[in-house]
Amino acid sequence: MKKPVTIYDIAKALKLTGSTVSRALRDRSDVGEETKKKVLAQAKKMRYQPNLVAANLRNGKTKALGIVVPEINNHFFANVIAGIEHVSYQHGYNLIICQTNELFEKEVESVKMLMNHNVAGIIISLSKTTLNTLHLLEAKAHQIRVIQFDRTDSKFDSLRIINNNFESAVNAVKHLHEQGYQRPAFLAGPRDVNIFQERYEGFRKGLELAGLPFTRKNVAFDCLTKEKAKSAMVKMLTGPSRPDAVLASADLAALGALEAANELGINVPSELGICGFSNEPYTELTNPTLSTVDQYSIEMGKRIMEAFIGSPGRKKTPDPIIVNADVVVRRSTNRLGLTG
Amino acid sequence: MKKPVTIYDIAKALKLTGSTVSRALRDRSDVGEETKKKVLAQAKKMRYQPNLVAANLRNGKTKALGIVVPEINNHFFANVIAGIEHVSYQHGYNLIICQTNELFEKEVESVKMLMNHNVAGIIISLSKTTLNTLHLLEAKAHQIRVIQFDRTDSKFDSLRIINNNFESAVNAVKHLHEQGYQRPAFLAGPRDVNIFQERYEGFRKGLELAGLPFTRKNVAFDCLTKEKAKSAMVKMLTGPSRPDAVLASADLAALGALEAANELGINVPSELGICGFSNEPYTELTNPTLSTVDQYSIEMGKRIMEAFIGSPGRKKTPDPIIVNADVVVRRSTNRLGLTG
DNA sequence: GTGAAAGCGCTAACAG
DNA sequence: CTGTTAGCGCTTTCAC
Repeated sequence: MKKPVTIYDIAKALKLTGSTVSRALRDRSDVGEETKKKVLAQAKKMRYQPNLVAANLRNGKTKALGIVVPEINNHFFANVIAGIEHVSYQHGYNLIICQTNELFEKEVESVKMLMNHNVAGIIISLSKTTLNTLHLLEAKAHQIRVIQFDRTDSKFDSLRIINNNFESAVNAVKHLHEQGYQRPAFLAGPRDVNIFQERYEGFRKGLELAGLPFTRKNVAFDCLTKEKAKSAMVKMLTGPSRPDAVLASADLAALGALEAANELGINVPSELGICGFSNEPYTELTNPTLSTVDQYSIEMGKRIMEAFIGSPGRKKTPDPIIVNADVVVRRSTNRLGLTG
Repeated sequence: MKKPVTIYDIAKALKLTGSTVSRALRDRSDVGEETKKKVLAQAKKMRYQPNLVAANLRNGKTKALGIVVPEINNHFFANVIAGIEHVSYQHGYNLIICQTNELFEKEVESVKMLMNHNVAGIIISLSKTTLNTLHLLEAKAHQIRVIQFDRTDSKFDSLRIINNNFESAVNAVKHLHEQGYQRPAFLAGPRDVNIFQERYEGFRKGLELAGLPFTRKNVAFDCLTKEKAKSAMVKMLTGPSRPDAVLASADLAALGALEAANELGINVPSELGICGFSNEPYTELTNPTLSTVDQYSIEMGKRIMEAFIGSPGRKKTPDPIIVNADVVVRRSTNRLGLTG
């Protein structure tokens, strides 16, 4: 093994000194144009590769970002990470990625590990079992910037990037109304989970704004699986106050609704409009294709990085950055036959 | 900002020296039990966090692994990464993740960057546009171990972990045969892509082993989208040598086949068995659910790490490690009503 | 514009 | 068992 060439090897070859080479390589102004050129040429010739670890130690900071998510192999998180990567790459940041598997303990350890690596920042979506944010506090004490996204804790002072679940549910109802649906039902999630509560409230607000009636019977809670959604829909569709549309809090539930309609011979979208939530890949594959609320996960990743890059010296808690989720109109709600 | 505590701070507090503290913290045998205890206690008290960057510089190696994949947000790769993470975490390795977006240039840059970070190893799945493996060669010259998976180049000498596409296609046909299907069709991928060619050959071998006839008309090439698959299947199903089953080279194609059957009023699985490839999430969501070949992507990730951990001093090119893909039997081929 | 020297925090000889 | 010393490769004063 030929051991790696350092700036001193370059210096020696050019009868210069390490500092000059270092300066030249980083294109600092206080170094001669001639020298600069020579150094660059020599570096290339010797196939010099900078030792980032050494530079990092010296600088006390790395050009690395830690990412902590519950699951790497989750459609939403994977997309966010891809979005982050897209921007971070352009700025020369590397990503060190950790998954917590929803375990608080692992989350704490991951954050600690990232601190020990002197990452420049930690981008985190809290795990379900997270009890407190002391680990984030400690990271901050070590001058590591923290950014929360999606599953955030507003009590911890940091940049936050989130979807507007409430607003997008409102918009989804608006969309249904525009398509002429008059009695939307709602397939809700568990009441004690933030985002699902917000979607539910958005649904009700949407009805209110559209001047549509709210029917308690046409709301099913804790209804996020295909099976639960299907049976809930069958009940509603054969009940006294039959809905002509449904907004589901998750795409899986929308799929259940679609199956219910198929089983009952109810035409989608003419007799029943169906709108899901999340824009899972399979929503494009159903027949008819499912309208759904897209969370712009890749976009969210990009926004996270932009916020990171653009906020080195902020002072006070900013408002959370909202990434607008919005309805992707596909056939399952496109009763008027619009394109788009 | 209180600046981070170092081993010297601990040493000073205990009237010891840095080296002793260093040894104690790493639980080396050549240090007094008493001292060890005191050091640990003091470290905890002072909330000491090791500076991994410094350790890494000193050791010339980091406890980090580079992962390079075409797309992070791809079901298969995300799963492999999750599998890798599962094992690597237990061994104290961090993952630095890069995505190439199928660009050779970015792949090269990513590998270079990982080298500059002194990663212990690089785990890579080649991008479609990769022209050569000089970048991997260079990494190896720098004593960085390289492991290829999925999309590998056998001409580059390294550990390789791959699925057995041929074998699993053989098995899929065997499964169809066991379910009593007699004339399986095949929805193939592009002929010039390795894995699809292997699946095709596996299909033919499977027919041969089962003593089933091969019908040229019942093979459609370059047929990986839902639409292409659908129309190809319609043609076959209304043609002279109507198949009673189909093996698709991708789940999307299987989905197209399912739609074709639905449209023609052909019952699945009794009149037509359908088996896909990849076990995409949506294959569990169709009606009937789709049998498919699972690539055990998470398992593959784990195997990759195990191979990495277990092969520090290997000498010669090993055979590629095969991760057995296998049929997940769901309703679309379960004609005999077996459970499982 | 360039060089000399110090040091980031840690670990590995080598002594004792 | 513990201390001394040196150095990983780079960057940053501070001189000249």
